[in-house]
Amino acid sequence: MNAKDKNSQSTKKSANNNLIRALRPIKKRTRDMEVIDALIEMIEAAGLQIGDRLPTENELAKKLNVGRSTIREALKSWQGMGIITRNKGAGTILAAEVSSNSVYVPITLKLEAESLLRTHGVRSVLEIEATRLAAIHASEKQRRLISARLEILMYDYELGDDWRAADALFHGAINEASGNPLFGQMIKQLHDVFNDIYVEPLGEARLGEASIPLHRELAKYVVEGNPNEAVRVMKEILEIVQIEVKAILNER
Amino acid sequence: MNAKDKNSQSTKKSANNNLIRALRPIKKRTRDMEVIDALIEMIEAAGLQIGDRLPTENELAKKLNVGRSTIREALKSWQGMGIITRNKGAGTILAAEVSSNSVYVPITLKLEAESLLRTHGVRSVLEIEATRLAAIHASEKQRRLISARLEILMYDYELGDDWRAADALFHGAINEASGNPLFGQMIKQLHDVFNDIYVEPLGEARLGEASIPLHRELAKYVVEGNPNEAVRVMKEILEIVQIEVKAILNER
DNA sequence: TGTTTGACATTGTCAGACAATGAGATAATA
DNA sequence: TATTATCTCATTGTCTGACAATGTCAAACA
Repeated sequence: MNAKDKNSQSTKKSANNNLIRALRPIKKRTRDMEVIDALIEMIEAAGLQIGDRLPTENELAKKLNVGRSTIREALKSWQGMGIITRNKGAGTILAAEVSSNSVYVPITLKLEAESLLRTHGVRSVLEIEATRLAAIHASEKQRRLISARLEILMYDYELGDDWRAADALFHGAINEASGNPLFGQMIKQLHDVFNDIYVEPLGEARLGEASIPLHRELAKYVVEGNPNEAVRVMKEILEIVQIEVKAILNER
Repeated sequence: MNAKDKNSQSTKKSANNNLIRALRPIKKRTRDMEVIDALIEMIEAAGLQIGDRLPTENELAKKLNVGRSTIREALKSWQGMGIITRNKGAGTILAAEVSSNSVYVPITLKLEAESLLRTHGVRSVLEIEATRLAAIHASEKQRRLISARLEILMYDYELGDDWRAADALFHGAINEASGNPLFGQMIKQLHDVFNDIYVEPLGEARLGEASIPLHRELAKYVVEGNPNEAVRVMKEILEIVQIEVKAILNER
């Protein structure tokens, strides 16, 4: 192939690309997609909130004039996306905010050997950034919430109680104060994954206990609005957890 | 309540917590969860890859001794998670890697102007860290791959072709070189979301075109093993994209 | 050799039945 | 009265069988 050929070919390819680019993928509409759309519309119209109950399968089937199995399949896919939870005998409960401009993104992670350290690595990055943003952007109200949650955490900790729930709430408050809810969502999911992997084989997990006293300092800097110091302390906390994980991995 | 009462109560609570903590949540096993487990086992045993076809619903139902609707519901939830795609008349195709240590993380985004910046914000953090790690840890082979991918990208760019695929491959090589596959996975997913949100309302998206020339510099520093400079350039690139997004949002 | 057609396999939808379970009402008991 | 046991009923879970809709592939055809 000489230079001229190559050139003409690529301009042709380029023109073709411009045509192709103007096309949108055609949406294939199956029955249960329409059901989903109808459900979204219904939920918006009725103003259903998280925790509210949806109509029963039979009601929906009758109202939308489709078979019950179609409704079930649509709901099943929502369940797979974590939008609803269903309980035999009880009903179907809304578990996430639904609106016509919501997008549900299933993210698939593969956890291999060393997965604990890897999830922790990714989570660290997100949590450090969230901390930085929180120290900069937190509103007055959010700062007060962080302080309050810190007190609960320290109370549980000093009493020797299980402080993990309080810890989750404390960090949740910080992540929320970052102003970007995605950080909180992803960190929470990674945290859950981390705990699933960790707790399953080892039973109890009070990982990072040694880092709890540092939390007072962390809260202080976030509330003061000192991002650099807040990040420094957060890194220390994460470092402690990482060292503990490594120690446990070596043990085995 | 006096101090003594409080104390006795909390020690009791504490002892109770120790008992409670020994308990694990009982896994509620429904029929289709077992189907899912069986499917995972089957896929692992058969070594099915992405793009391979799964057995038909009838075969599965017969083999696992459950009704076809049960199989369908299990598959439906997998479909909701993006693990399989199903085509009427054609069959069911594996669309994501499946193994017993895969984790599925559903994330909910609101499709607003803000969400574009939010996904970009989270992605930036991950991509910067991945770049830093890549500059430190990349193997000789990975450095060569990064260089090669850069050349393809620049070739497409200078020719005026659609460089987006090449861009994705280039960044993919960097993320892979980070040594933590989770970074690559999450970045790719966020990238897809970003594009989905972005492309839908606006049609064509050649976001970040102005940043392509910088990629040569980025590759240079990563290959040289200079993390600080690599991060600096990566931040510049991400900044350019962010500014473009903001400009477009303001336009409307 | 390339194209059209049609049989077939596969997923999509429906209807009806019964099982399993949770919640709330009701009755029994201290 | 307060608590506990029991019952009923609504709701989701599963199964069966049927037909519709559609992609695949091979055979027939030009």
